[in-house]
Amino acid sequence: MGRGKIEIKRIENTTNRQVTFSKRRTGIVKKARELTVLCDAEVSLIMFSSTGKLSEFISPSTTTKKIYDQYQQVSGINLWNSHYEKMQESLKKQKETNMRLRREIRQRIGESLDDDMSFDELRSLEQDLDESVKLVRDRKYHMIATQTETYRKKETHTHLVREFETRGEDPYYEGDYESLLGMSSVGAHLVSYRVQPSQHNIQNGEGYGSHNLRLA
Amino acid sequence: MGRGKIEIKRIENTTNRQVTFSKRRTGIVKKARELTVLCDAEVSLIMFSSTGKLSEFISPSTTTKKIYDQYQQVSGINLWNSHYEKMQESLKKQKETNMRLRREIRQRIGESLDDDMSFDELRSLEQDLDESVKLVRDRKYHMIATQTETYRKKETHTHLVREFETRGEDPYYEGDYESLLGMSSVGAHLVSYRVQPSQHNIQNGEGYGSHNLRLA
DNA sequence: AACTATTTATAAGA
DNA sequence: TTCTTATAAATAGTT
Repeated sequence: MGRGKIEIKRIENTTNRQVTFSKRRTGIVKKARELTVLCDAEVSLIMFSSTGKLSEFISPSTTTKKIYDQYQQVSGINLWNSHYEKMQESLKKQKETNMRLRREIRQRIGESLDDDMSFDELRSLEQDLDESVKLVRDRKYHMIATQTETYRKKETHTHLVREFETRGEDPYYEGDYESLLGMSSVGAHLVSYRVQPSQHNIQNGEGYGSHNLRLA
Repeated sequence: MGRGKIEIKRIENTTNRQVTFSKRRTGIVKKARELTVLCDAEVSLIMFSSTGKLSEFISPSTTTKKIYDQYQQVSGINLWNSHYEKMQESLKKQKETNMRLRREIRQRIGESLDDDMSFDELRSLEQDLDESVKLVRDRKYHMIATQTETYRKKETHTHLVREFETRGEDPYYEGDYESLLGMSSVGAHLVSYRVQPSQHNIQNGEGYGSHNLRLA
């Protein structure tokens, strides 16, 4: 198809190779477009030259993405599975973990105790909570103590102490908080008002590299 | 290129159209392969006939997926973003929620109280926990009561009661559990041994239609 | 699926 | 790159 017949093998001369690429690229794109128009077909043609230059033809009636979606569906080859499946799996795990965490919180709040909690689990949870209250209480007193030492003369301290006295908290604390604050024993029980519970937001090709596939 | 020249427009005769598709498909695939070999290029050619039949050619030196990855990279067009981004966003949200839940549990356990918890938050948490202990305790007694009524003569009941008596729990319960069980007041304080703190599974899941693009 | 007259693509050269 | 043109290759219509 030219002044002389050529063998189909790599053109070693770089310049010649590039010129041939350019000429033949034009030719194949023309063929792709003709195929699209004449035969009402959808064609995606993507070419990278040896220098990395990208050229493409896509039938006007479709998009590269659509062609790929169809390709995957018809061929059964899932190009993105590795990525996709890993993400999906990861997402699933996170959701499961979240459900477990939510359930634990619900139980720690005192909800959903009816469902699937054994007597032993209940008892264990109760002890856990008792221990936790103590820790929180200790921390609270520690905070008061620290505030007292550091800011003995500041408003903040006065405010905290006043708030503390007003509420008359602390039925169970056994530490040396009294000595620190110099308060008399309060003894009153927990005022039973409760703030809002925490928010739990919670090709026909006869060659190498080509094949055909037919729809079922 | 044939017995007569034809206009490039859709071939209306179905049989003729399919025959032409078949002939030209062979031709274009041959062109694609020649381009690959002669010019050391990478080519992906995907065709769907009007009847949905898929044909493809892919340069032997590459794969369809590789071509697409290159295509996306060079063109900047991200074929999967819509899918992908949504998943990534969703995953991020789940992880954030996860962290919030874990933090809440840590606080409810009495850990991480030092970090960013104000006095008011501590006090509120303490009240929350006090309330929760009561709920859990109530539930425990309710379970004992129910077990007692329903299985008064069964081993289970005996077992539970024995366990209960042995441990001498229940310093604060104010319900009518005594009348139900007919037990004398125990009064002893909480035995301060603690089972392994609950397992908080911490796991980090964790021409028209054609164009050219040149690498920068 | 084969044949073949004719059109089309393109190799080499400018 | 683009144009020219001799020639190879593709293919439309026919069998």
